[in-house]
Amino acid sequence: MNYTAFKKTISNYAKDFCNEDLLENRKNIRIKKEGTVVKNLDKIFDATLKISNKKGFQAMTMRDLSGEAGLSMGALYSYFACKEDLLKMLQSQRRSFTKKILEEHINRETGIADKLHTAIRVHLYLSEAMQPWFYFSYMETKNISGPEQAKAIESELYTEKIFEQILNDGEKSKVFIHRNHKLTASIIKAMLQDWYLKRWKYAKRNISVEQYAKYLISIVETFCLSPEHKKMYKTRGGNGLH
Amino acid sequence: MNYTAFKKTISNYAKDFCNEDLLENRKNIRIKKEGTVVKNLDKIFDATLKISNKKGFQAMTMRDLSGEAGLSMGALYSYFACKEDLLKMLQSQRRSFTKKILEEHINRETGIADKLHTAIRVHLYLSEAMQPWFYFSYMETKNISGPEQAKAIESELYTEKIFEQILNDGEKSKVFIHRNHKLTASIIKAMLQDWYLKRWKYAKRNISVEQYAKYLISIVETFCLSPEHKKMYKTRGGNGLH
DNA sequence: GTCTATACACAGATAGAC
DNA sequence: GTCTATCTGTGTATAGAC
Repeated sequence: MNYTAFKKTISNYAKDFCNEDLLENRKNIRIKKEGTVVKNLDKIFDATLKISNKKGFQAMTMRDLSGEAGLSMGALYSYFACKEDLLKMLQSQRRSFTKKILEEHINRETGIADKLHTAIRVHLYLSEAMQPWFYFSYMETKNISGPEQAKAIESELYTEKIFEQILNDGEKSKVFIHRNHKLTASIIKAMLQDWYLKRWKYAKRNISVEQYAKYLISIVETFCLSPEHKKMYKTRGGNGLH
Repeated sequence: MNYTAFKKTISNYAKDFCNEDLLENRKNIRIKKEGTVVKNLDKIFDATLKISNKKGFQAMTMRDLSGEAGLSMGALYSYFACKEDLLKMLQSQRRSFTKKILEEHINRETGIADKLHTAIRVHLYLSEAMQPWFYFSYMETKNISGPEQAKAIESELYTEKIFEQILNDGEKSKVFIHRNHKLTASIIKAMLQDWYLKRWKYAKRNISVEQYAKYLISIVETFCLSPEHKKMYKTRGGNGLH
């Protein structure tokens, strides 16, 4: 699947998801009309990401946010009780959306090498489609109070576990050779993160998500694939070397 | 060279360097006695890193810093004019130190594969020895005003250039195969950064810098080394696979 | 050189009119 | 539902005694 197709499928998905997620946080919101809530929360979240990614969440003032979102300070405070709650809502919404998409795509695959490809590709595509949030989440959740930080760490380890699992399964079925899979998984994660953390750099060099995905997959396969499977891919021209 | 040996050499080096660097920033400091300046700036910098890495530089108040450094607010302000200047001083001191050490070690090597090893190893060792600063620098310099941000980006691209250059030279002398070296270099950088950004994770798993270095080198060599050189290393047992 | 006490600006948050 | 006006706490930075 290429990136354009991927983006189309998730933007349809996003609408349903948004309403569903709202019901959970509804208790904290004073506004009655659902349409208004969805529309304005969206503006608020976008503005938050835009400003925070420039100068940090802590440095963003409510006046900044008010200006960027096009709502008065008073209006803002009818959507959340305090600045910290704004962050919690934003995080919980995006986090569960991300998790859902990722799992669905991986579970759809059956072959072990395909699972690896898809995990890498979908993670990159997701972080491309939601780059501001991925960046924000990485940079900001570290400085946050106890329970929120725990969730950030859990989320970091969760994706890693997925890769570790795939690599372990692959070794059993002789698709991958023996390596330190835990370490490999964490390095894959680091390479995935670089895509959204250094977006400016790759943009300047005209590297597309597809190219980056292909390159990562080739690195990982060169390192992990068993010799027999390397040959198979080569004859199929499938592992995207160069 | 192992990490313990490395650390010993740089801690000797650091003393001379500190005095040398102070002369540049001396004009902004009201204190006369050099010994006092060195001693207190050290306390201030350490405290800054400690607090900032917990809750962010922006969120660190001067009262926090005063408490942690063991100096009153009044005393602090005789070492710098404002909070932003504190950050500039810290950055300039550590940045030039890092650069010097890195270059010296790489230039000492002559073989192209050795240059690659050393570049990876020394970068990791440096970021291990100065982990709080590397972490801080990554997380904080993005949110800073114009000229400081430019320096951060320059610094990011500088290390990358080193790796790109080594890979290019290596291809010419047939040590490395043809790849997208610019992209490989930026991925190496990402893997190096993961070491100091996720220090907690590797510590919990009892992965040492040496192990991590060995693993990175094996990934890069598996991907880049020409088939003939791979064999050479294997018979020498030198590329640390597994 | 280092301290305490204080000025002053600006942040987050609310009240109440429309 | 959204606005303007305002309260109150806290942050940076300085003045001046010791």
